[in-house]
Amino acid sequence: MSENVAAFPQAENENDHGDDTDKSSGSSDGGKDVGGVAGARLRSFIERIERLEEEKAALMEDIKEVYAEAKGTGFDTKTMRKIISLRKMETEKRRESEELLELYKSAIGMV
Amino acid sequence: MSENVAAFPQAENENDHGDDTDKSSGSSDGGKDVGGVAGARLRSFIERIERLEEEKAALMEDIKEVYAEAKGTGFDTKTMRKIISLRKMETEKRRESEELLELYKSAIGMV
Amino acid sequence: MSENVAAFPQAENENDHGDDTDKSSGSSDGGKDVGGVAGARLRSFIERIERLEEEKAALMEDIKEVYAEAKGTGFDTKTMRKIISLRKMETEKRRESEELLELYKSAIGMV
Amino acid sequence: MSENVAAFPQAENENDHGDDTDKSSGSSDGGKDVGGVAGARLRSFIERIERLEEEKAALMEDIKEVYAEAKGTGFDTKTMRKIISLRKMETEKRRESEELLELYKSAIGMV
DNA sequence: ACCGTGGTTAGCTTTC
DNA sequence: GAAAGCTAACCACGGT
Repeated sequence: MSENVAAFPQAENENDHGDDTDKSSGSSDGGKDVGGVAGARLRSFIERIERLEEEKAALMEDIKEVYAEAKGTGFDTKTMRKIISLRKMETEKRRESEELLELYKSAIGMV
Repeated sequence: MSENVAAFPQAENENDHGDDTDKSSGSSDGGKDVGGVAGARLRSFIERIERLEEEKAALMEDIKEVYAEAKGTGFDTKTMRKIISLRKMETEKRRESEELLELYKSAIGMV
Repeated sequence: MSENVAAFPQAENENDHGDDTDKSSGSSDGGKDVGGVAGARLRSFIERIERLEEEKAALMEDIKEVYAEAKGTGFDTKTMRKIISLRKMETEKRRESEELLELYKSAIGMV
Repeated sequence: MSENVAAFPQAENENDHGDDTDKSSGSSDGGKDVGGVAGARLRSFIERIERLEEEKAALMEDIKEVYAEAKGTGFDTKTMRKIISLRKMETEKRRESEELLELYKSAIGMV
């Protein structure tokens, strides 16, 4: 019990009046709320997440398709990626990194 | 036929070590179609991608929020992630097994 | 065409009296010597590969440890990675890529 | 310099304009220790990593050779790869399941 | 002989 | 500060 992992909600209350555990409508399992309301909620959360991840995967697929189309038109996708990444990058931070890199390079004589 | 998109679309080639003395710094449209139709197309592709990536980022945000909500309800997100990962693994493994089966079938002529 | 994948070298081995070179009782996938000696050979190849991949994984672990040690000494690992990657890169190729990138950038007006 | 990136271990130095091109051997800590002890250590780390990566590359080469040999014997490498991947997946999944079980156990106080 | 595809690896982010 | 998951780049292979 070194780390409290708290898999299920009912554990978080410090007011642990222990008799609230088995309220689940005559559940035959006697105790764990297996299949009970917490289980239902958990399932719901998980399904929501899985649904969102599917959408994300679809979007990634779309992106890949755009790249493919661009490539089919004759563009170089590697360069495109580089451009997009550059546009995302803050200039300041980039410059700093480059300075640091120079420093290191001179440190090892790789001028 | 000679409707070759020119300028950009042949970029993929990385050898061609020609030391391109033709500096495009002059930004004359003479040869490169800089800012011309290929440039416009490229820009369009890039903007489409950036738009999709924004949507993706939004989705990722949503996912984070669901986790946060679940956590607020008392669930342990680490466990949730593991469950989701296992479920995904099951799906993947099943899919791969089916592919393997197909492979075997074709191997023995059961096509 | 040519759906013939030929998973096994000599499939026509009708003499399939399980000559039990196969000792693996616990094997999950058909560890059976279906097809005669070919199964044994296949298993041998696969085990050799798995062994090599273990070694590779160990090596990757070692590399991670060196990075960790360097970090513990105060170096910035991200920069180190960059240096290593630069050293691997042929200068010529890198310069060319940069030129191409410049070209693209000017193409979309991102000067 | 929003984030202190900790360019060099000996950090204590606040004078940061390393204008002094001090390459002299008896560098008296006045500047960056360029080429000094930190540089030497960095170089050592980098060389160790590069050595390990060479070994790794050799191992990858070996793996390729085994695949080639198997192919020469008549096996279908694609199938082999899939089998190996499935076997790895099994191992991973089993490990993860066990972790999940531990998680659950601690969650219900079965520590 | 080239292109497209998929699988692999490394780097980055985020979490604990 | 360490660990893991996610993402993107790389590379090798098979197909056309």
